[in-house]
Amino acid sequence: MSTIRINNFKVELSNLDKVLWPKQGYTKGDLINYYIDIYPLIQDFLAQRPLSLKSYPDGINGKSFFQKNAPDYAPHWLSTYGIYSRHRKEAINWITVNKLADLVWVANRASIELHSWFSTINKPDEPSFAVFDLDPGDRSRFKDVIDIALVIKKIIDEMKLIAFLKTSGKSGLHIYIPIKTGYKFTASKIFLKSIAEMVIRVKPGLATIEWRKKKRDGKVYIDYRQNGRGKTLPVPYSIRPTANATISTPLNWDELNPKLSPEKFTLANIANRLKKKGDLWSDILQIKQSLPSYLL
DNA sequence: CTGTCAT
DNA sequence: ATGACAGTCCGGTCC
DNA sequence: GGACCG
Ligand SMILES: [Mn+2]
Ligand SMILES: [Mn+2]
Repeated sequence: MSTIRINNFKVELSNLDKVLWPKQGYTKGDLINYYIDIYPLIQDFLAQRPLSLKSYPDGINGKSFFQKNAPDYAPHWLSTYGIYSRHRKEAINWITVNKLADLVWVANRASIELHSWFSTINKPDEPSFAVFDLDPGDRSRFKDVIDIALVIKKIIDEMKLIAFLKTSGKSGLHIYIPIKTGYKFTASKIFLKSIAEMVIRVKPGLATIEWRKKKRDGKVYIDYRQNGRGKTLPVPYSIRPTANATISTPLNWDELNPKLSPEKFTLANIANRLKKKGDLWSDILQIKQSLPSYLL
């Protein structure tokens, strides 16, 4: 056990040498260092947004669990926010990351994945973006996901909206359309569903919005249902529990060519990529777009 | 933070 | 008595 | 209540 001081908050670090990614030999210490380094880039996707962390105390091949509620033994300075849960019939004390010490405490729990709300605690029903989560079914290839993403991009372009792209870190893609506050999740969901239906009209053999897995036929699931209070996706630059420690990596749209493979974006090369390309998502939360009223 | 184990 | 080390643990929505 | 999502 070692104690470090971050802006006067004492954070206890444990098991820093425990290997979490056996193939690469990356340890919990490496995980914590990565999140410290990347904090400036993910800050705005964490601050004031309730967090679901996914923890892998025994590494990526061991048991994992989601955690939302701050445990009693968390340090008093940890940022939390109580929101009444209908499910639990009492408030959940949501963990949030509002400062670096919060993030380091979170990372020390072997929290490989960081998932945050699309909305903030002040306006929990008003998302900052409308999000497509493209999930390939078992009969889809990554090039099908790319195909669908490009159709979505074309529609979004013609609506004169700006959309941001990232890998999920596994086998899918995420498309974020930043919007001005004031729209409820119900509105963004209708907007996204309308576009998804247009895409399916263009690519009926490739994409689906069926909720029942059995009915999806192995196609690419255009998941717009993730747009809701309390629902999450991994934040950009979240590391993932894959053999090579892939990272949910922001991409330029012109990188979507058939040769692209998402498993190439990893902890080993993220620093180099950032040096070359910069942070492609740095502006996203400054962009406040209106949704086309004719779709709502 | 709390509990256990080794010194 | 002191310190190293380990444990860590789901809710919301759609149908 | 169960499926499905992260
Ligand atoms: Mn996905
Ligand atoms: Mn999904």
